[in-house]
Amino acid sequence: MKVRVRFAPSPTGGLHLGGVRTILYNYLFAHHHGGEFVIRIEDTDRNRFVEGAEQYIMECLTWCGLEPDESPVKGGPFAPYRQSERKDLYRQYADQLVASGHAYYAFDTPEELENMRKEHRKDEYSAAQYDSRTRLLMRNSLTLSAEETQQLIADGTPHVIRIKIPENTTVTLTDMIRGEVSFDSSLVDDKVLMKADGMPTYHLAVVVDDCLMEITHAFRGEEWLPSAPIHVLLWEYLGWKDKMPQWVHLPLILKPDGNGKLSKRDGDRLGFPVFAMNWTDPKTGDVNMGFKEMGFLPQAFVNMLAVLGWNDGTEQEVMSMDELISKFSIDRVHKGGAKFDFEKAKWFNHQYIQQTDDATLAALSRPFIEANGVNPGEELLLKVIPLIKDRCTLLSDFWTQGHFFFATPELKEKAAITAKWNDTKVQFFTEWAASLTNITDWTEQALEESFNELAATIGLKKGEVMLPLRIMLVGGKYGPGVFAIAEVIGMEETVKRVNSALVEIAG
RNA sequence: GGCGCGUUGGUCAAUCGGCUAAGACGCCUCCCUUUCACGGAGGAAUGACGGGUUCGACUCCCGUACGUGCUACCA
Repeated sequence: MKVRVRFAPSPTGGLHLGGVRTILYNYLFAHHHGGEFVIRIEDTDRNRFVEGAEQYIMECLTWCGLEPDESPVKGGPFAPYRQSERKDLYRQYADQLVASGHAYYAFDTPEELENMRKEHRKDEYSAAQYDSRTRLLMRNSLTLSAEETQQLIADGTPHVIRIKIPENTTVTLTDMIRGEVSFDSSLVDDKVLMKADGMPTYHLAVVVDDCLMEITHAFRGEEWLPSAPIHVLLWEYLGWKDKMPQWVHLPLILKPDGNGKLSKRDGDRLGFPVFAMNWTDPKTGDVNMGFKEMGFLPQAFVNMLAVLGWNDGTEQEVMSMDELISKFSIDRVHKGGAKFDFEKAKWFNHQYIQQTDDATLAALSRPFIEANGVNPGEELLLKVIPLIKDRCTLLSDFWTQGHFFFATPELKEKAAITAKWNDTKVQFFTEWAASLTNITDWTEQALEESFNELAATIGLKKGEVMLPLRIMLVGGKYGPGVFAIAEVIGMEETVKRVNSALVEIAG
């Protein structure tokens, strides 16, 4: 049987790290087995629907290089791939369940439900849920006569369809990561399958669509494990038990500090992104930073995520997509949740920047450089990149580490010069700047030679004037070799920076 | 509260009964570098706890603790 997996996001906002990792594992698994990976949009909740979220999710997939085989935009043999467009499909299955006695109509108002919960919260069974012990106290087709039920429905009374969970049976399922997991059905409540607005809930929709779309392996976050028995029962009641997918409940990605599931607020609080790409909330206008915009390479981002909760058992951590596909296996996925480590994420990005060729880096880093109002020529950029790439962790570092190649810097660390400044040094720099116009061979080596000679002539140690020169050219105590910098920025600019620094120090 | 799941250095983790417990990130020291990084060489740092089973347990079993998830007409 052909492997078919799906990722089924709700279009409610930014695409979270955990979501991307679930997509990744789906993708790796599908490709490893020569199967198919489909995207299905679970937009059954009208209240939480966010305009633009679906398109955003698809853009994130493209950026990550995790293209699905079937999706709402791409189409496919099981279209449509949006649950809102499949709305009419679900009703018949819900009705089938009612007919077979596995589900029932419920007419309770939100107030009635609230009262029931409040009352039962205090009694001996603290669960306070709509289940075998309380369903007979409520207004539903189990407590109402068939006529009354028909009448209420005919009158258009708002109602839902609930699954009738059996009493005292054990529901067991096999999870590919955790093995056998069992639940006492008495502790599971009669979840709503069809909402009053005619939309199915996740529980019904996921089972129906997974069956209809011939999904063989269902990957999802561990937070779904507690509701898995409902799904297992549904597969059984619908008569599809032999087609039920293998379950794969993935461990959660946790906050780096403290405990708990990583949330978008942790990113804001700790200063790192949790979304793949920038997400702008259309209502509030708030922008949440994405890994892409922070300067991550998609390959690094994906690699980092792949090994957060999975490894191939060797010491290798940096792996290409092809390697990930061939090595991936579910039995090497960890059971426990993993705390997200932004430092490690940056380390991966640094690794990928080092192994990316300069022309590609030029194209990738250009937007981050131009965002600062400069527009370097390609030739210049290509000279700068090899000089600074090994000190760049994020693409944005090509600006922070190389801005002085593109624009005259401010003397931010002037104090480091003035602390040990004297007339001899003034003389040295004045003469050196003047002598530069005579250099015919404008190379790093020639520049250093002339610098050394003059220092010796004037009686200064090279070390005394190296740092001042660096600050004059760079503005601070960092960057590649000073003479290499001078070579790249050219004679005119070098002379200009030394002379204006002299003026600024004197003033 | 109930139920589920989990627990190897600060973090990601290897180990599938023989351990003097890999490796990576981060941290510290030194080297390289008349800057800052990169790089190189070292270093500190680990089996939640208690019982079993076993010649032998980080590995298997039970309990406890802790953590976490769920407990909506949200997914």
